[in-house]
Amino acid sequence: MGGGGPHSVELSAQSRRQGASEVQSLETHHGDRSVTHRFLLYSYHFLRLSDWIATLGAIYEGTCIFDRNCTYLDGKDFVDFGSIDWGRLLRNHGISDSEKVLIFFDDHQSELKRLKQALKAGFRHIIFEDNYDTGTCDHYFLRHIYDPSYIRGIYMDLPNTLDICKQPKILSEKKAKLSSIVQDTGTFALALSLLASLIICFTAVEQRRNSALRGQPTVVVQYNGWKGGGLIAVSYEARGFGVKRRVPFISSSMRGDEAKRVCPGINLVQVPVARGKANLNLYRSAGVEVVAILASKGKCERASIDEVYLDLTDAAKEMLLQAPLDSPEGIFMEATKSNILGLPAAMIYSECQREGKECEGMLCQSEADYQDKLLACGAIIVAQLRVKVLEETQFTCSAGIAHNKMLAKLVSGMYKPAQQTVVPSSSVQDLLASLPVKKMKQLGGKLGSSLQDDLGVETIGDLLSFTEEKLQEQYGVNTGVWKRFWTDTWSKSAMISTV
DNA sequence: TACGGTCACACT
DNA sequence: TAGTGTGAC
Repeated sequence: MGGGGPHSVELSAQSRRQGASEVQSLETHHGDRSVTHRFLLYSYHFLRLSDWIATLGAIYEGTCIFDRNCTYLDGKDFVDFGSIDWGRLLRNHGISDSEKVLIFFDDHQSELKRLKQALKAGFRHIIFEDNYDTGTCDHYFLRHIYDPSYIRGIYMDLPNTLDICKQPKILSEKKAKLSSIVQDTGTFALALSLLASLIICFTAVEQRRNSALRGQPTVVVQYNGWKGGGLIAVSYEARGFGVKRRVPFISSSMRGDEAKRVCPGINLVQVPVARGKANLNLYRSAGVEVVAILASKGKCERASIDEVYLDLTDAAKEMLLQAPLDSPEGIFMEATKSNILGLPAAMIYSECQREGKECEGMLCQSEADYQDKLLACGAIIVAQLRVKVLEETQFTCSAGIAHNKMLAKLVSGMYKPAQQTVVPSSSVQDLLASLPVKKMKQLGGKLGSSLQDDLGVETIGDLLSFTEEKLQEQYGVNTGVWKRFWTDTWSKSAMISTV
């Protein structure tokens, strides 16, 4: 199964229904017009795609005709864009000239990868859409972190960050705080950290143990006796059918029986039991296998049963010394698939089109911020490690690559499965400014809710309007939480333990 | 019978 | 110290 965006698979069942109703209404709307075009749909984002179709219809009034004759590659019929036999599919739709097809990507995948695949298939008209506000979670190519014109000086930009402040009365305090934080995060090179996160390791472990489960929708359950047992892990294949541990608006999690109803072909695997309790040692030792591989490149810190931080500072510096990254040959292919937070995707395609260059040629430039060159090296090393992990353990993993653990952790799951995401220094401000407080580690629970309810804080940007002293005044001097929030996570999150 | 068990950490 | 609350997975 190919990769989808973090939301796409979860939304599949619901979005298909809603997409269908959108399609229906569009057909009705345009029903009295002659059909002149055909849309070939490749998407598991029907919600967004239908929005787009509706928008196109509005923009190109009278020329956008929606055709019932669609091929949906979704759910159990999912085929990744790059694996589709487009020639045959186009012919099935009576389309002979792929250059007259408009491709619309809204799938959270690497534009570089998609661009290559689309060009190879003969497509020449491509739109890349993103799913986030500009300047927050758009991703751009590896090449841009080598290009000084894309490296916005994080210190020079500092005054602009005041725009995100909603409490002007403490601007100066905020500026001082933000300054220290940004400088800490932006200059923290000694411990270039990254976090690699094993994805749904429980099901992956079971799928490795039992080859019949590979590629099949699989869940790990416990307490099989009541309603099929509680789900403790869901494979990506199963998520494609709408199986999920948490059911929105219902406090209890989905159980085995419900999973079977949603996905009749699903495999339920009982978690190992020892002395009447779930025994997770099997999954712990799987993590140990991965850590053993990662440890070849730097110090490891186990963060949980399926997460580990890896300090790649020394390895990245060594790589930079040996290979100055001034030619594309050294770029490891997997690394070129990195999702890099930063510029809007649209700029990339237009530039690529204008320059007519080979994609690989865009990956390297000699002038770049040293810190981000280190990050780029980190991205390459991580990509190599992920490939090695896959080869040696059969596990896929996602990773975040950033200048500290907090940022690495934050983005490690932003694109998955089996993807990695890089946070250039220039993207830190925008990322944090718009980040909902509850997404921040330690603020996911009651404290985060209090911040929202008591102080009206919605984003980390809002939170930065308050000084540490102010927050202590409101919530007590206690607390390890603030100490960690303002120090450990924000700045020098060096490795605190090793495995 | 009902169903999130478990671990880490900070505070009391 | 043991117990409790919180947060994360």
